[in-house]
Amino acid sequence: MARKSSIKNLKKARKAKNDEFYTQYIDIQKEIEKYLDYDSNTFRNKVIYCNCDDPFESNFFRYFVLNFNRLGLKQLITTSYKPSPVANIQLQLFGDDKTLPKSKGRPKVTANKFIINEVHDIDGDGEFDLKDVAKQLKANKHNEWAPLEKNGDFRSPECVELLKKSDIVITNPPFSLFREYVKQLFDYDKKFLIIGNINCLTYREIFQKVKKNKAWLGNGMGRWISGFIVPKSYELYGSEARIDKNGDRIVATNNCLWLTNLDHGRRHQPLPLMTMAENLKYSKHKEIKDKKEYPKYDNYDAIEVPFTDAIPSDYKGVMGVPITFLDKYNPEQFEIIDINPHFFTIVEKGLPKPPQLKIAGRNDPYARILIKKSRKII
DNA sequence: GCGCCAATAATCGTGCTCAC
DNA sequence: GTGAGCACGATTATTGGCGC
Repeated sequence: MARKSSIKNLKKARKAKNDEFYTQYIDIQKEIEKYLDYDSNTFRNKVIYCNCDDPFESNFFRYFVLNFNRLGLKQLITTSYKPSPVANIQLQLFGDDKTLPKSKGRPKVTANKFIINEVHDIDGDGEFDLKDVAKQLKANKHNEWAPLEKNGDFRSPECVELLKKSDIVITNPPFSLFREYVKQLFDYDKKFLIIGNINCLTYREIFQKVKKNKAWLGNGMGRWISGFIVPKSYELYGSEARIDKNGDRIVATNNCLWLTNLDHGRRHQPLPLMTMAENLKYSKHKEIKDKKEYPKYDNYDAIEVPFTDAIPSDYKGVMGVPITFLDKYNPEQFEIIDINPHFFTIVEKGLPKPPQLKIAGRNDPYARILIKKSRKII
């Protein structure tokens, strides 16, 4: 079904390049806890780097500093990016940015870095909170709060130096620079847990990493991520934008995912499926139920499966499935062959260009992941 | 000038639950 | 039985840029 307003919003988004979406604390907490459930030492003795997170505003900083001891972190590094809306979202505990003396070639406003080595209750109120962090930072005891030379761009030499020192990068990067951002993570061989748009799976570079099992989806996708806090300047439109009880402006995008190379339990769980005969008889999707067979592509030896839960468990050939299948992908259960090259072409050395999939004489308009059952029996 | 590639930070359709 | 509300899951299709 076409959406009449979609192109208008698409053009608007393309022009605006709104990268200032702030992740909610609850969504970070939910995701991190899943890795701890799988392996409680996932973050122990690790240097976590949040390199797209203004410490004044970021819930990533807030989460990791408040859980520093429980997770057993070795160090937490956070760098901000300037210019950005200073402290207009949530945290104003630390005062203003620290700045460097004016000099030729130096930006008017520089970004800041926070390096946390130790956190504990220093004000004696019986609990550890951000007030303790603020006091420790201001006193420069054990921790460091300093201005950066430049604007804090993740590609800048000083941020790259911090990246080299880190073990795991965890953040919500700017979507408009997503591919460049992921490339940097692989260039420096870093573990990561980042938020991306579902469509990033169709980007050539990202899909290749997923196909080669060098990156995969985290625990939550779509509505698992409950929404992002947006600046006051962001126009709230659409049915899933709201102002919450704290006055924060929330946009529930429902099109985001966690992309990671940290292992977690969910990706080892097999997707429960019915056989082809059972699907044709009992599927909840009318496109499948009571049909004689699954449609086949005109120009590719594979069947079209428009819903992940309608993947037949007993079909041994290639199947074209929605990209959201990757949220349920278990590499022991299925093998990724390729992707329908509607948006781009993936051509590995020595391999022919895959065809644009056609059904009943028409191009399949949707991106499809081509998969087949793994040879491994699970 | 033509054709192909890549970008796009929600919305829509469906089905379930629950109140009446 | 019915309709409202909600949860869940799949994915619009035009346009700018670039190569030829």
